[in-house]
Amino acid sequence: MKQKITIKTIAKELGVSTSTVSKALRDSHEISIETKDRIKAYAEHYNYKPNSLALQLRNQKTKVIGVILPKIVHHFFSTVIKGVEFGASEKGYHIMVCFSDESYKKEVETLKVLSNGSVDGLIVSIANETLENNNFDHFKELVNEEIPLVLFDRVERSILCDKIVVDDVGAGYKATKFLIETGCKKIALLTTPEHVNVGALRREGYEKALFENKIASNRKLILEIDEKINIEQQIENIFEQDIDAVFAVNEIYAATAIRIAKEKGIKIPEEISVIGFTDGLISEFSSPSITTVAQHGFTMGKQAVELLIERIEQETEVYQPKTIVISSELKLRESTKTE
Amino acid sequence: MKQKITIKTIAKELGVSTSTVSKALRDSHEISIETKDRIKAYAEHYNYKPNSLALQLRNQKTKVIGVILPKIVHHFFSTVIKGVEFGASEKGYHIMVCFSDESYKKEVETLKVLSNGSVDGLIVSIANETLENNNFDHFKELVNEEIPLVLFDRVERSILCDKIVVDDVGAGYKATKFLIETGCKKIALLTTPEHVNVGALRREGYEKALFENKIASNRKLILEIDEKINIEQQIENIFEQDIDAVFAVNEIYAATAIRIAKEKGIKIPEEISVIGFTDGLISEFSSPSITTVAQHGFTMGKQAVELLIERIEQETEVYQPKTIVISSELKLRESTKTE
DNA sequence: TACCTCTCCGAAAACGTTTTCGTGTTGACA
DNA sequence: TGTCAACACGAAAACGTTTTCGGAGAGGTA
Repeated sequence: MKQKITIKTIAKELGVSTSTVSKALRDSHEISIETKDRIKAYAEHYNYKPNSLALQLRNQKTKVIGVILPKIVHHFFSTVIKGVEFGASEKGYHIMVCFSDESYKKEVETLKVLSNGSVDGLIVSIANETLENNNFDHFKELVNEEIPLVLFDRVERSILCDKIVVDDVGAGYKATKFLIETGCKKIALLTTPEHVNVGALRREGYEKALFENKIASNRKLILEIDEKINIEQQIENIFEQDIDAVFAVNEIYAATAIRIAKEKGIKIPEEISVIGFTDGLISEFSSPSITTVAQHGFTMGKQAVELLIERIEQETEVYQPKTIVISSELKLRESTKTE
Repeated sequence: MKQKITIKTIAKELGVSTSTVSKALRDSHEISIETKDRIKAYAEHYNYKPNSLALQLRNQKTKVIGVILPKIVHHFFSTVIKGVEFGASEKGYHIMVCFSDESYKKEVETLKVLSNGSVDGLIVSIANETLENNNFDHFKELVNEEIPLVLFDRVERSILCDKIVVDDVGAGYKATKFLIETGCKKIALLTTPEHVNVGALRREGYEKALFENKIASNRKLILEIDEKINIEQQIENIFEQDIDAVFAVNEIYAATAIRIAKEKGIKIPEEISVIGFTDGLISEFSSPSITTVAQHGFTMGKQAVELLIERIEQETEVYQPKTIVISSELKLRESTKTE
C-alpha cells in the first residue's frame, strides 16, 4: 500500500510541530488564521485522513460493535443484522460481523478475539450447540470483565446482561388460539428439541392455548425435529396422525409440511391449516402463501444496538440488566381459514 | 468498563520492565525460565489479553476486511457474506460489514470511513444508484491510494482492480438455450433496466441463444422492470403477449410470474416454462419449485476474499488486476419441461 | 524600566505494544 | 589478574493521534 500521509509528514513539510497541525485541523483558536489555512490547504490537497487506529488507541474506544450470529443465510438473522447496522450507523458506530455456525467451539473463540479491545460491545444470539451443552462460562467471563453485552432471541437466563427477546410464549399462544378459533382442534406442533429454548417457549404458548380451550395436549401431535437427519421424512410422519392444523416454529418446517400435504392431495387450508414462524420470503412466495408469526427482526436488531450503545456510553457503574420483549404479530395469509 | 490489565500493569506489579514482560509472554530466549514462569503465571491468572488496537497500530495492519453490500436481506448477498467470512477466518482475518442500501451517497461515505486505516482491504458490490449515476470516482480514488479492493458481481470495467463475476452472458445463454431445447420459442425476458450491468449481460446471453437458434428477438417480450413501482402489475403485462416461457433475472421476478400465471389458470410447466436466477429458498420452496441459474455465492465470496488477502499480503508492487469468472449452472426443478 | 497580558506555537506525555540496542553481572579461560 | 563471551534484563523508539502545559515574543500600562 502507498505511504499514508500523516500529521507528522504534514508537520515536517510545513516546518511546524505535530501539535500545531493537530490543532489547526481541529480549528483551534490557539493557531493563527494564516497557519491554519496553510495546514488545511496542504491536508486537503494531499487528501489527509486521520488514522482511525491511532484515535481508537488514544480514546480507548473503537466505535465498533461486534455481532455474533449462529448463521447468516437466514431471513430472520439477516433482518436483524440490517436493524443492527441501521441503529449503529445512526449513532456513528460500525459493526463487525462474525458467525458461530451453531458451533460452541467457534463461539468461544470468536468471543475471545472480539473481547480483546477491538470492539466496544457485543450483540450475540447463542449457538445451538452451546444451548445443548448448557455451558455459558465464556459469556459469564465477558460479563465479569464488564464488556457490554446484549443477547437477543436465543438468550440464557443465567447470563447477567441485557436481553432482547421475542414474546415466544405469547406468539405460540396467539397462533394456537387463532387456529382453535377458526375451528381446528387437532393441532400438530412441529418444533425443535427442548434445549433450543425459543422452541420450548413457543411450545409453552401452544400448550397454554390448548389448556385454556379445554383441549387435551396430545404427545403424539408434537414432533421435535432433529435437523441432523432428513427433515422431510420426519415431518411426513406427522400426517399419519389425525390432524386438522399444523403449527411450525419456523418457516422451513411450515413450507415443507405444506409441500408434503399437497403431495398427499390434502387441501390447504380447507382440510389442514398451517401457521409458520419467521415472516420470510418463503412464507410470502409459497403457495398457498403461509400465515406466520412475524418476528420483527429489524426492530429487534435496532433495539439491541440502541440498548448496547446506551450501556457503552453511560458513565454510571451500577446498572440493572434489562430485558426487552418484542411482541410478535400474526400475519394472516392463505394457509389458514378465515374466521 | 473494568480497567483492563496491560503489559504495563504486569511490569509494575512484578517489578520488571515492559520489555521483559513482552518478551516473556512471547517466550523469548532472552528471559530466564524463572522470570518467564512468574510473568506467565501472573498473566494467566489475571486473564491478560494483548490489546489488539496497539498491535494493529504497531504492525500497521488490522487483519480486518471491509465488506460493502447493497443489501443484506437477500439470499445471494447473504450467501456471499458467508463465503467471505469463511475464507477470511481461515486466514485469521475478520470482516466488517456495511451496507450501501443501493445509495450512492451512503456508498461514498462508507468507502471513506473504511479507508482511513480501519481495514486492510475492501470487498464491494456496487450500489444500483452508483451504476445509474455512472460515477465511480470514489472507487478510483481508492485504487489511487493503493488500498486493496475486490469488486464482485456488480462491477465496473473502468475501475482498475480485481474482480469476481458470474458468467452472466453464459448463464443467460445456458438458460435460454435450455428453454429452446425443451420446445419453447416465445421466451419472455424479465430483466432490470439497462444500467444494472448484470441484467444487461444476462440479456446478451439470452439474445445470443435466440440468434443461434434463428429465433427473432422480439422487443415486446422483453420487460425492464422498474423496482420503484408495483412489480406485480408490470409482470402481469407480459402475459398479454403470446408466450411459452419466462426467463427472469432473479428469483423474485420468477416467483411472481409463477404466482400470476397460476392465478390466470396457466399450467406450469406445461403451458409456460419458467427459469429464474439466484438459487435461493424461494425457488426451492415455491410450488412448482423453480428451475434456476445457481450463482454460487459462497464460492464468489470465498474467492473474492482469497484474492484480496493475496493482494494484501504480497510484497511486490507491480501487479495486473485479475478478473475471475465463476461459472454458473442450471439447477433443474419443476417449473421447466424435461427434454 | 518593570511588569503584565495576550497571541501563537512547541515539547512531552499518553494510549499498549514490539524490537533493537545497550549494559551490568557472572563465569570461564588464558 | 585481565579478557571475553554468555546471560538476563532495561531504555528507548516507533506506530499516529490529542491535549496539557509552558514559554517566547509582542504589545500595553504604570
